[in-house]
Amino acid sequence: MDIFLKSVAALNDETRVKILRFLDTYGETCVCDMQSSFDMIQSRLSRHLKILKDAGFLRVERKGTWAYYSIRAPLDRFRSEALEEIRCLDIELPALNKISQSGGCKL
Amino acid sequence: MDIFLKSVAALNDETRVKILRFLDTYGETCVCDMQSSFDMIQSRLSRHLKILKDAGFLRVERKGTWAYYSIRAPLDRFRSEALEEIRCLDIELPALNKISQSGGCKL
DNA sequence: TAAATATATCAATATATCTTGATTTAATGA
DNA sequence: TCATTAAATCAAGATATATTGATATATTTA
Repeated sequence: MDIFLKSVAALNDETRVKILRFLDTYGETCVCDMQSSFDMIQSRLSRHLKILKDAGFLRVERKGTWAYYSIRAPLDRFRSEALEEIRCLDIELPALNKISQSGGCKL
Repeated sequence: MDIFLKSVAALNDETRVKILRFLDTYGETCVCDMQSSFDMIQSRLSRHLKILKDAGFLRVERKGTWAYYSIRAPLDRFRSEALEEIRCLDIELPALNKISQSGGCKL
């Protein structure tokens, strides 16, 4: 029950649904690129990423000071279905804004 | 997006998950029987039933002063998957306490 | 029509979650 | 070591959701 409710709670926020769709669309992305793509305050984004990770939707890989997030694979059945549903939603997704390339973030 | 988030929000509560499992297990049940089965205050149960109904999980049929709730059929894919997931959860479900039989509820 | 019963809704409070700005942690490079 | 940068965490206030008890609505029956 707890694991199910944790997954559901993670899905219960428009921002997090957009993050899932974003990572599903663009693949592994570092936090600072998501920050600039979504034009979102750092602490807010970090919190949502943590909730999604703790709920089993995301994985993180650290490279130096950067953190790269991506959809965890494989997802269990319910999480896969949720992601599939999110894939079909009519969402206004921001473009991927890669500021991390050549020169670093300087946020 | 709104419909998806509404479904998710409806699932995001332990009481409502139990109600779904209850109705999935016992089938169509009137409010007063759920009330006595769950030993739950009337306004609280009524509110949760409304949220589940508005989110597309339940249907109601009225017979006189009684209201009979059941799982709506057919459910769309995501809601079906959610219900399937709920079927697999280890939940302490109350027994069906049919006080509506022979004599009415007298709550 | 009036009383009784089942259910829905409202208003107030309690609880949980989200957002923001500030601080902390950790890794890199001068 | 010190300064810089990326990311995580914390604390306070704002917003949303849940619970409770009271009230309203609607149907049945006397």
